[in-house]
Amino acid sequence: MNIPLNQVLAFTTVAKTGSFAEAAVQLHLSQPALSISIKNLEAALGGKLFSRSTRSVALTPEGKAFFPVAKRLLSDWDKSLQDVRNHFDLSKGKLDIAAMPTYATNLLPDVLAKFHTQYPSINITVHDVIAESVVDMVRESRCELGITFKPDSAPDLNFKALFKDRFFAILPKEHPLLVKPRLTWKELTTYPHISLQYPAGTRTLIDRALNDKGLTLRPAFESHQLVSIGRMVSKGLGLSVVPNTSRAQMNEMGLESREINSPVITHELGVVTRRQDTLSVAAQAMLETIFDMSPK
Amino acid sequence: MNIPLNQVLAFTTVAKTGSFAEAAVQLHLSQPALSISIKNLEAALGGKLFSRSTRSVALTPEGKAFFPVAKRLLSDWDKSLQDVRNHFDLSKGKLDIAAMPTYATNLLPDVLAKFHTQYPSINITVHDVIAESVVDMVRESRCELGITFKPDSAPDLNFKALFKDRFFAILPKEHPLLVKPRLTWKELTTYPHISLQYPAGTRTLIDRALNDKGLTLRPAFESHQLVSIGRMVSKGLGLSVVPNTSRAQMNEMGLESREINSPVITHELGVVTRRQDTLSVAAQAMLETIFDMSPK
DNA sequence: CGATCTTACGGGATTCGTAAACATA
DNA sequence: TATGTTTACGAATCCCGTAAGATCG
Repeated sequence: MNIPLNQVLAFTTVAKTGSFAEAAVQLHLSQPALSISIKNLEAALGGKLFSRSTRSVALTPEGKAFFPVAKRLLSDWDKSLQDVRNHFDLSKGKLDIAAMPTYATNLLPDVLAKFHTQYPSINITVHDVIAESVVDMVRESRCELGITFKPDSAPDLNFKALFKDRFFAILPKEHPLLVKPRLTWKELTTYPHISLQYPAGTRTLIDRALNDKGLTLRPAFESHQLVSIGRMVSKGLGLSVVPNTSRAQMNEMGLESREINSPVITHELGVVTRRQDTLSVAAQAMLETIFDMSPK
Repeated sequence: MNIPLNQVLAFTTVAKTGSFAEAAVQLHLSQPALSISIKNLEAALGGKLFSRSTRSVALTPEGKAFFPVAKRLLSDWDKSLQDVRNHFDLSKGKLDIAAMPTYATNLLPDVLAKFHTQYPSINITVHDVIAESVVDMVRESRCELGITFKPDSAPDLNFKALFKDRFFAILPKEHPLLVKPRLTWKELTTYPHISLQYPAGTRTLIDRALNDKGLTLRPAFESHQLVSIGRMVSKGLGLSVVPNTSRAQMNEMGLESREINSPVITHELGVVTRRQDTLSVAAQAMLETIFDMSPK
């Protein structure tokens, strides 16, 4: 009752070649084996597919009707299974990553470059969103990997720590505070401050940490973009505080930077995944690349 | 390298049930057999389709992507093969028949009725065309069966004789010739004649036969339709000559009929098929029905 | 009589089922 | 510990290849 693939393949090959002998060669099969294969197929289908008279092989009307269908079935079959193989060997695929802006801007590009060299056919979509949204997107399965800092409580999520990022002050050239090699938060609060706008994760983090110490930053300017803040600082509008991750970027913009103590505010960056779901091989490979290229 | 059907079926069943045990029951298979089946499939594809932890079975992202594809592949497979079976057991199909008007009008309806009772799902298209066109249509593979009279020479065609049809005169009531039980062609030529228009096969046949005897019919009226000729005769416009096959029809129209001798003109009706092509099972069944219901 | 498909039979590989081992909740 | 999956191994089945047979041009 059940018809195996090779019988249908035998059929199409005989139909294409018009000869059992030739088809047997193409199939790397002996002629008798092919013969019984066709015989069994015809028995299972309930009628003759070929009208054969020792000297010539021709398709019956039913065989002629089945021929294109059979070719399509086999082609679909091969194509679909090859597609799965391609996904497993990373010669094809799609991957969605969410990353908080600091990481997406400063570290992710190199990661993507290395990954793309290794797996050039994986299509990657980066969702550059604020930290909270990263968590949401992973939770809603809109992406497999999310790079952000450790979520407070998320039993449905898995967090793999990457590195600790600490905050640095950035200041325009010839700022009075530059005479000091290290700064304190208290010192910073005495100067005009430029900060990230809510609901950015880092802004929340800093405010909360300072609040614990009885300190408050009163921003003179706010912006969503770290780049804009950098430009504002370089124009002397004030100073700001940014993650170490973006320090190189700030240096390139001609800004001076200083460590900040009391307290040392850090946040732990890592990769968030859904706890119950297994990762696709593409996501696993990306995870590996991310960790390989992580600082420290 | 080659992936058998049952492995994909195993996959979809496990994916549907979410359990190896349950799937094994549905597949009428032992649990271990199913286990290695999946194992082999995963090996052939190059990666895991399920993430299983003895207690729970879940699809991996690749498995999740493959699931609908696999279902479609299997469904297409079954559907296509069932379709072939349906054509073989005559529970589905299409058949084109060409028949010359005399046969199509008078004998074919009963044949179709019987055939349809036996095989109600076979879609039949009747091409009611003149004899020469019947031959052409069969030759051009526009239909498998053609019912007409024996073609003169057609090495590419096969002719299976059905019965001999002879011609009768039809006359209006109270025609002078009705006093005679039998008529001769010579007698007929003395009265106004209504004949089929060229290129009807029967017209050609009669003209040719009479011409051999030195006789000529000079039609006063001509028509393409036997019915029209019958009506013309009944209105007294003249007499005509029709095949025996349509005699019943003519009697119903209130016409008188007489045999004609010297010469007795007959034509042999039969079924024309392409010599090289094998017939579809539907055509074979129809052929059988046609012969079963043939006169004599 | 020659080319080609079909039948017959022995050997090998695949797949199955039973039993035991293994792994989580 | 109990449930459910995996491994191990003997057995049956299916499929293949060689050799002989049948058939049509």
